[in-house]
Amino acid sequence: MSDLTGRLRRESRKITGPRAAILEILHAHPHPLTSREILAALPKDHCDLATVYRSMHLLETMGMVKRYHFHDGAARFELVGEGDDGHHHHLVCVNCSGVVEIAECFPDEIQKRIAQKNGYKNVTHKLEFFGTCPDCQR
Amino acid sequence: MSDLTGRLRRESRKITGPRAAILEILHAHPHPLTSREILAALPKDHCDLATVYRSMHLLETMGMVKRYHFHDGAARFELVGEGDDGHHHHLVCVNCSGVVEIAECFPDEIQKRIAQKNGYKNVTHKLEFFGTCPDCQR
DNA sequence: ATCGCTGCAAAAATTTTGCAGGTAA
DNA sequence: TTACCTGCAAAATTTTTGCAGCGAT
Repeated sequence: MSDLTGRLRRESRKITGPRAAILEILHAHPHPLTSREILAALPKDHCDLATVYRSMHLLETMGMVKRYHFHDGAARFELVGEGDDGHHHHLVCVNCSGVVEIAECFPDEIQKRIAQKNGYKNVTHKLEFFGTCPDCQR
Repeated sequence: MSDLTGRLRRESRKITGPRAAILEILHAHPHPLTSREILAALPKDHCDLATVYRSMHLLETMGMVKRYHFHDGAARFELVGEGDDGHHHHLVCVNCSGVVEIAECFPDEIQKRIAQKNGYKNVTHKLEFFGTCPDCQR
């Protein structure tokens, strides 16, 4: 946690009550959360929803969180470890929305080929898997 | 186009003016479009935005369109050819939002391994590439 | 003649913004 | 002290829904 607040301080941003609480929630949940879920997880709703949105923008700009879009429209945010680029993928249950983090990634040589063939630079990808989890199969 | 209206008829849905127009727009545009873009492309705004949304829901349920989420939050829709499952991916320019359709796909053997390792069934994936297109590189 | 579809308007849900006051550094 | 932050309220977006009337089959 202290490295998180350190990253804020380094950019001369302030460690306020709401911000520390939001970072704790994100740290405690290893899965992407919507702004509303973050608000709900906050102790006694002690922060405005607008503040959650503003915090997510700041943290995203600083590279401290990543934004994901699963099958519904809502944006979800997940903490990025320091020194990590945060690039990984998820396996999401279409029934209960349970999430498993996935180690596998799209093969780099194929991505390079795609970039080259189309003349695109700085190519990245977003990849998410969907299916029915063990608990939802009966 | 006639196969499209045929698919509607087979499910005893009606071929109305707005629906035919929407299908023509989707047919004319080989890229995913937002509901608002579809409305804008419609001749003399001759259909309500709510109707576009309702049509997209119907067509999605029937498997005639696929829904995509690129880097912004907006949902985009693309026509699925008959007999085709519509599964493919895109390479999107982060600057001008230009889109190229991609033939490559995530390797099936890796996906099978992911499904098996986690006990998930009916696993699919969503995969999109992002980068800077040739025109936007200077 | 049905039943489905449409426009319009209102509502719901998500995200952004303005402003005046409060607080970390 | 001085930026930066926050809550509150209002607005902007995107999407959904109710309802009465219209229209395809």
